[in-house]
Amino acid sequence: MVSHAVEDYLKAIYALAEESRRVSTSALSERLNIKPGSVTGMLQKLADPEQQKPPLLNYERHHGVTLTPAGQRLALEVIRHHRLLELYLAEALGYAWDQVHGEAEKLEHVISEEFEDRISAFLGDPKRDPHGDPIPAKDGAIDPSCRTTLTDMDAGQHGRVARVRDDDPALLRYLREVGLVPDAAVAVDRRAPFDGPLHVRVGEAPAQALGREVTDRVFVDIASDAGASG
Amino acid sequence: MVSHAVEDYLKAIYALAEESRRVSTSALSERLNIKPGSVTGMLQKLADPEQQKPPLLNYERHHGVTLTPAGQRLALEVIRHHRLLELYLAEALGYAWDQVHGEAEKLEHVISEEFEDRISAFLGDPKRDPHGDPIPAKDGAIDPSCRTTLTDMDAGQHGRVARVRDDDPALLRYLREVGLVPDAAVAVDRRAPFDGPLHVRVGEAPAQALGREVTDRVFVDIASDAGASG
DNA sequence: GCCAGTATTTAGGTAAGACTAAATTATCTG
DNA sequence: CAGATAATTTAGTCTTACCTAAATACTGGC
Repeated sequence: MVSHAVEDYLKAIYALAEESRRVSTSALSERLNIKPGSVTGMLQKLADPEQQKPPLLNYERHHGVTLTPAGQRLALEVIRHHRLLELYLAEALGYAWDQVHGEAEKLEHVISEEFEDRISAFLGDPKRDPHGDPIPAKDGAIDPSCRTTLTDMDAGQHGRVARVRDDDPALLRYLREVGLVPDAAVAVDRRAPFDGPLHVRVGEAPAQALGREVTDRVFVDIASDAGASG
Repeated sequence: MVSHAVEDYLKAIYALAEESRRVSTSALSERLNIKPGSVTGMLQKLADPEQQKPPLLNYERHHGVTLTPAGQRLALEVIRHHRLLELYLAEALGYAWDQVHGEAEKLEHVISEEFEDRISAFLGDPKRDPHGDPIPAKDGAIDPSCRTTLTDMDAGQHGRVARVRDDDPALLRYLREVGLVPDAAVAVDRRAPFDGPLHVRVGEAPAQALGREVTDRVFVDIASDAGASG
């Protein structure tokens, strides 16, 4: 039985590993809001076979960490809790989609297997949470997360929103306003020069100019042909 | 913002104060499964105006503790969480009534006001949990808990189950089996001598002999007339 | 291949909240 | 009211998980 703190480390390591090839002490420090020295201590502890049976991390000084199979299993369990909870709060209790993340962050550490199974059954064993992130199955199987962002799209391309970053309530409220929710159709009209805003049509609405803060946080499946949206 | 540990102390003190006039260190130690020396340390801390602003307890060495108004307010908040959760788990997620207590013990410390309000609204702002315990209102108002047990009843008396102890799953399963759930009609046929079992009719069923372990844990509203049960 | 700058680790410290064992204070019995 | 017994408190430790500051190890530019 691992502590809440350890669960947060594992979850953060899993998330960072998805985003970049190396998971560094400083990246973890920044994401968890914990000072680098404290992070080092925890990483050493979780990788030490004397203290953790089995160890949850592979750790090489100065070269970052990876999850062991045991660590990955635990990380996916917590992520499953988190994403099921997000969807449950939205579907069963009417939470707004910018509110579910914070509540799920607390609940994910305390719910039982019983609770997990019951809300999963209630929701019909769903595959995605309200932000489009895939929900791992009980055995740890998980669909790959989409990595392409709106920023990566070229003028003329279209596609569908796959998922959006879930950790900033203000951004989520804005995304809802402009219609950038999972499965929404998007098409890029043009890309302003010098890394300027992207002109994007969402669904049937007229094009909108979106800054990089936004387009970096919206992941899309790009359609293979280059036709018009709709 | 008080810790989970403090919330557990306040809840236990509230419960013990309802059951007996004095709340002793050893009673708390037993209920919380924490050694007496540790309990003393926590009580001193929670009663110390230097460390707690405002203090949550009145504490006199060797003479037990009482809750201050601030302590009582916090205790009732946690109890409201607990009892709303118990009912929600039973009603919305189909939990058996012997399972809800354990899950609620964990969730009660982490849910937000938002969550509390939403499940309360979902349930229609209920007044009692699945075991018959009263649910405090948001402002702390709470119906008095019934104190009379089946053990207190004399042969010939009848009444209705008001509430039952909620902390022993095995007992709860047994109570459900024999029909001793809140609002069930009960009538005492006879009382065996030497503190022997009580012969009780539940609803329309034939009389059953119940030992003290059971009758002490079932609270009843005794009907004022001495007629037959309905 | 050296040096500056950054990333990382080490070392020492704090706060909560628990424990054990020893000392002390209440309470009960005769 | 004295001695026995039970309840309570004190004192000193431990663990977890965080912190700060200082020391050290990597990395990129020349």
